Amino acid sequence: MRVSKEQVLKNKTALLDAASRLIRRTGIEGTGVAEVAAEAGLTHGALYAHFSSKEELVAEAFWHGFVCNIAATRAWVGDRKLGFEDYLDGLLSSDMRADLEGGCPMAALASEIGRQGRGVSASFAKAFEQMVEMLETSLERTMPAKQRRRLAVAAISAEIGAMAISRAVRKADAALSDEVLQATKEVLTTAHERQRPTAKRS
Amino acid sequence: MRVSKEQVLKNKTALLDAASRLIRRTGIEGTGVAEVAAEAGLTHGALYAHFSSKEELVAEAFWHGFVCNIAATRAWVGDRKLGFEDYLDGLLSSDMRADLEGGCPMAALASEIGRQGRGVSASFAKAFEQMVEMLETSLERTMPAKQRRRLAVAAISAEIGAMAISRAVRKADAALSDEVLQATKEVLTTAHERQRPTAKRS
DNA sequence: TGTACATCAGTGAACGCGCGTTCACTGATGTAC
DNA sequence: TGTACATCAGTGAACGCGCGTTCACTGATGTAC
Repeated sequence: MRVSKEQVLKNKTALLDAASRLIRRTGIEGTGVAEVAAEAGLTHGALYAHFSSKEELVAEAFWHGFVCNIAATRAWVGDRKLGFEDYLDGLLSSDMRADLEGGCPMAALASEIGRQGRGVSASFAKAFEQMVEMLETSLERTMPAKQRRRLAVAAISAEIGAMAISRAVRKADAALSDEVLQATKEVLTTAHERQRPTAKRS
Repeated sequence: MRVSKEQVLKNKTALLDAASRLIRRTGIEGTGVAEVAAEAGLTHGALYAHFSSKEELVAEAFWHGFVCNIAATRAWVGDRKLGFEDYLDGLLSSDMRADLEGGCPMAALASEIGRQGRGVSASFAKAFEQMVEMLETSLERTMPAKQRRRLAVAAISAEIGAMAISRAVRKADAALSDEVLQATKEVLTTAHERQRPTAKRS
């Protein structure tokens, strides 16, 4: 039966929330449309009133999950002035690793995105750029812009790789899983110190 | 009909080759057993004479692909004494990015492995350790062992992340795709220089 | 070396199953008067 | 404000399809004598 305009919006958001969480947990191909609809309290047929296909749902859900994630991060940061190392600590924490469903969609899906269409690729690129920009704000203004950009791009890339690997090896080798996060944090910190104007360049 | 022992081995190898390449190209869930068998010149039924299930095939194929990759890398290195930067250039090149099917299985599958069983996770951990050890040999002996290990772990993690991201954004933003590889290379080089004993630690 | 027979890798039809998608239908909502 | 009707989000059965897996059968290989 027909539902109120308000309810339509609520249902669409519920579908995007469910899809976003499920594809992070079980992957794009491992998530079915019926599962998504059920999680949102609807039947699978209703999904096609909001999205023309699974592909469209996935593209929108990926972006939705990313926006929610950024918003949550901004809320967590609040009014504090966080430094580069503070961001690294947050992004590379074991809490983040444990939260596959709610954590960074880029880390959860990185290697699957290359096989998707241009739309999903564009969402990923936009999400990546936003994360880079956020991290750049934590870098000292005394550092040349080019170096700030370079360090931020490399750090976000490294974070995504380290998180994916930390999760991949965890079932077999918990110590290695921790080591990957720790080593990445330390090496990025070293690179940061090296690029700070207080440290002389050779 | 029955085939010679020699042919049995050839067929099993062909199945592993096909599976290894296909899962890198289309993902674990995106690859069907019939497709793998056909690529190896067999019918799907024959596959079950070699592997008890798709899961077993995937675990063995992942390891097989990795071993082939390491062997190819060693052959490429040959007798040369390569430095850390030489390895980075090779691992983070656009040639590597283009060769999804034949390139590093860890970069192609990183975020999917966390959803697999303990067997695949163990294969991944072992493969990761081997790559780390290979990279460690390129680092100066004058650098403390602990720092060599840390840098190698972070560098392989970063490489895998950068390669996955470079592929993920490529369809939408080729320039960003290149930038990710370049920035990762440069920042890791900086971290390396910083940790060399010739550079004073603060 | 030659013969008889057991072995088993490979074939291809068939299985149940869950997938994404479609569609006739329902009935509360929103709208026109 | 009240009534009549068009709209359309949601339902659930049904669709074709490809999946992983099984199995009776085939026939060349390997082995026992």
